[in-house]
Amino acid sequence: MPPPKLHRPFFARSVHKVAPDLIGATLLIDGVGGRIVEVEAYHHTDPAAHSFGGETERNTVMFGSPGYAYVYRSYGIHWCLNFVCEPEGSASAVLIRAIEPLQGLATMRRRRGLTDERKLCSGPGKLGQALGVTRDKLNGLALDRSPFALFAREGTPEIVTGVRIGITKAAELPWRYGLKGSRFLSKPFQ
DNA sequence: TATGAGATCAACT
DNA sequence: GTTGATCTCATAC
Repeated sequence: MPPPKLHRPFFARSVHKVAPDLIGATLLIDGVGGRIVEVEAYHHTDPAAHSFGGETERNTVMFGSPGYAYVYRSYGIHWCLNFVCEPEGSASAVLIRAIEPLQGLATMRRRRGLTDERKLCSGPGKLGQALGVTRDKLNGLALDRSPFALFAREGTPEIVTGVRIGITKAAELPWRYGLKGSRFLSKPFQ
């Protein structure tokens, strides 16, 4: 029996509960993807969050309903994928940072121009490229409908936490979550 | 292994 | 005009 799909109410909880619960879940976009092994939580009271300074054109999806995709451009180059959490208007989200590639390997290798499985999706920008994430295509779309497919994890994985990566504000908050021992993380946990 | 620069753009000051 | 939830490649140790 296949694992149950994750529906939108799954995301209508605190971002700090949703983020660790996503570790081990399976994410596919148009049938391409794998197992989530690393995420980070961003809360609206958190100076590092895009929603911290209030609603803008870029972050408007974060201020909408939970269970939708928020996509932003990072450093002018990369597309990064977030899942909006908590009750509507709270403007919190989980950044998907790394997955273990499982389905659509050939597609991901072609998009990335690489064959090394460990480097296909081991970082938010890489993952975006491998899964074909763009703002035009995915920003504001529901996570329980095509082209997204999300499946609950089986069993309870061992989860490690640490400080978030690549930020300068609120850098000390331990809001990075990972699958213990995974070879597909963007960086090892201490 | 470690550090540094370049790519490239939208939000914000 | 500056900054940033990044990545890759080059050069140095």
